[in-house]
Amino acid sequence: MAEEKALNAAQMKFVNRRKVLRLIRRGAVARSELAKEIGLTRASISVIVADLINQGVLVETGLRRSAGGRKPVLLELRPDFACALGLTISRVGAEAGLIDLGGRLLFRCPVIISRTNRARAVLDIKHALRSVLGSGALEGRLLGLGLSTPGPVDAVTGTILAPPNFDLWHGMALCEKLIDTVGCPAFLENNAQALTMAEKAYGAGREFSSFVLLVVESGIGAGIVRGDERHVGWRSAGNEVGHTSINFDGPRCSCGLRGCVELYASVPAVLRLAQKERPRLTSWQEFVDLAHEGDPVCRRLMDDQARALSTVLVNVLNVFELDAVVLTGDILYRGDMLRAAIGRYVNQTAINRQLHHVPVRLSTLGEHAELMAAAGIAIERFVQGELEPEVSDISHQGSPLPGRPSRPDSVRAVDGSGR
Amino acid sequence: MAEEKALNAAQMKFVNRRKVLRLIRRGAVARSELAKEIGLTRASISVIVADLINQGVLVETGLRRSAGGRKPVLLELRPDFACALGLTISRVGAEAGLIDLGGRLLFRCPVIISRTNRARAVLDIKHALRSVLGSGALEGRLLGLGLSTPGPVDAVTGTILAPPNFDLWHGMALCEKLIDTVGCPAFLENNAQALTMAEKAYGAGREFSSFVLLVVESGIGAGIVRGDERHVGWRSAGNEVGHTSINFDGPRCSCGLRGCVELYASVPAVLRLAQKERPRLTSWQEFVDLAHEGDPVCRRLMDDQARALSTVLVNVLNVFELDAVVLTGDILYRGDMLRAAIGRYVNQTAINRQLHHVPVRLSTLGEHAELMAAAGIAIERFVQGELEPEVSDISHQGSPLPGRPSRPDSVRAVDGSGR
DNA sequence: GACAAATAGTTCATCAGTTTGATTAAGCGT
DNA sequence: ACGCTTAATCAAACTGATGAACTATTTGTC
Repeated sequence: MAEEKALNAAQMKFVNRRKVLRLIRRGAVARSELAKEIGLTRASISVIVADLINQGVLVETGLRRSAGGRKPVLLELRPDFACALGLTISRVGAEAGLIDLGGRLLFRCPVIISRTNRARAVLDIKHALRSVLGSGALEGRLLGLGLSTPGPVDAVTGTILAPPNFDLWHGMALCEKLIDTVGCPAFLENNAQALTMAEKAYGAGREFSSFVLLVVESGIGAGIVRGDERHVGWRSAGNEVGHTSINFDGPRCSCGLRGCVELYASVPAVLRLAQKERPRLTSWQEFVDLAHEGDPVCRRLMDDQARALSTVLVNVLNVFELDAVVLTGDILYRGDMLRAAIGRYVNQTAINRQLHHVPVRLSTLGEHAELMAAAGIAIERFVQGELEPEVSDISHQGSPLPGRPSRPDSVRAVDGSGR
Repeated sequence: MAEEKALNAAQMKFVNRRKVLRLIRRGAVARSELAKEIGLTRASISVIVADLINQGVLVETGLRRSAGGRKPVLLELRPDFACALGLTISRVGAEAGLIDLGGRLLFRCPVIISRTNRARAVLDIKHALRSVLGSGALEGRLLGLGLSTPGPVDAVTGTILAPPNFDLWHGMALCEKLIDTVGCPAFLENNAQALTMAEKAYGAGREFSSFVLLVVESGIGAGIVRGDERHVGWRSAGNEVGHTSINFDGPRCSCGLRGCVELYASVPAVLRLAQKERPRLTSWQEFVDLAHEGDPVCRRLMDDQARALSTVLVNVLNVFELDAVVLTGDILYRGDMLRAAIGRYVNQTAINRQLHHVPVRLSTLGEHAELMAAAGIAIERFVQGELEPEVSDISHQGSPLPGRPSRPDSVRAVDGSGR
């Protein structure tokens, strides 16, 4: 059980390099600021940064105003250094696209996938991916393909497990199937997890170093960021927060528990309750609109939903202590009412009051959140240093040494630092 | 903001040294095994180990059988290298004592503490601690004083916050008050957290690299170990699992939530329910005895309790994914019945079934668990490298060097069993 | 406008800790 | 006794961070 890996000089560099990359991704920073924040000397930072600039990952983008003294040189990721493919599959459709290193959407297209034939569905996906690759939108290196699907997945093997109402895909080793098509590494994560990291990198989670994201739609998913790091559940799958019980005497859930939140607060659950009293209702939008118009039944039901969700959130906050809550999913539609209610409930418990006020925010990723999140998986891997930072858009150069990718010494010789 | 600390050579050594120490604490190991497990070369391990042996922390205690080749030399912590003071305060009493580096109890005494006068109570504690120090049971260095109390504490500042029914101590900066008396660093943690680490080091948690400990007594506390590391909640306080809601429509709890587990499954809660139908009952022991005799009411109530506790456990397991559950607290009395029930419920949910069977165990620390856990806090700090490994100024000045006269068996029997 | 004070970034010798590879030590099986 | 294997150690090489000196640039002051 070798906990984490041990440390040697190489890992040391790796870790420090990653720290630099992650900090810079949060926004333009100068070397001296990096040094202060990370705790290395300016000298060391200079070396690391020089390396990254040589690789083309970073650029100097300007100067910061100074209060007496040389102006700091701002460093940023070079958006066109690389891009990442993304594909998100939901129960109602799919979308493919491309984002650059800065998280900007370069290209997107809806994908129509067979709902009945597995082999066919995979072909549909391959076709879509190829058309994205052929779109000419590619910039720089292709870092990888990020896949997001609902429900539990095994992120380690890239396999979809058994999300309810997603039978066509059960047990499919999706990554494996697509690697040849795209010619780059592929990563699968459940959509809640992917959204969490996207929110952290580009959205409402940017300003918090810890938060929990709640995805409320036909199910309820969640992701947790703590100390600027993701909290990983089983096999890097999402945290099955949707199956947190909030009523141990409640109705049986398919998962074996009783009274899971999903039974009370998912969109279909609430809608079903509403339809008992307002039989004309057909959609979540209508429900929300009615609540805004002051309909007492819808208002009450939304408040109940907020209470149920808050219960789960407080349970999570009790165990972790996080700075914020971010909400996303179908509930974003005129979501401020629900948001406010959850904010009230969450901040009502003594334990949270003792801590601090926990802000509750709505996602700010916008319309293509799921797609950005999917592609973002690959970007995330790169920033975390899990992707080899070097070379090889020219695939298959017959390197007989499968070990560490060797560094291009030619590049090093340029600045004369070779000793 | 600065996530963890950055790395340089010193930190590298620190981290690796800690890894070595922690592994050795789990049981006798040889250098080569350490190298393999930790991922350093044998050479590096040799250097680190030589250092630790010089400091007197480690000893070579024997040889392991080999399958052809030189026999590995087993290394162990030297129990008499140091010891730690412990003081545990509960709502019903207090106890002070001393354990050595191996976790063995060297000395203990009950402490009678004023229940009405804060200043007086502190004096009582100081007196007790002095008497432990004067007992002559001390061996080697005094690493520190570990304090454990119920409920939420601020482990960073060493302050007791506001545990219910513990008013005398609210807001007391206990560590601060005792440092002068004991002349060594003092650490405060809530008892659930302390018990968790003790269980990990010496008890039922030894064989798991991740587990959740549930302390069920007048309240419900918990602690989580993951990847052989503690999971820390707020300000290093415990995780307020007792105030996990398992019924969002349940009765209001003092914490502001509704339907906290404590209201259903703590010892007084269950007892209260039982007394409604069995008015003669006065104690938990009687309740358990009745259940064992087959009393249907007590059986049902115990099953309900198991269900409530399992709900919380499953919620935790969903978010973390842990290898095991350990139970402790008042429920240890003939605890196997409750244990078995919890084991059934926990392993009944689909999500857990997909993962693996989650064993549910009872604490194996024995009668003086709380005291060992308290003192263990200081041992833990030492093993984690948070205590300077240098010589302290305390009485036992002299050689931290090898070859102390007070070591009876320089090399123990051949073929240390180990694992 | 010159100069001092301050801050940013670079250079290079040095240092600490790990690796590499050779060497010694010790045990098993035939 | 021999060959093979594994354990631990030693010395040299290597790596990446440090520290102090140095350059570059900007603000503020007289």
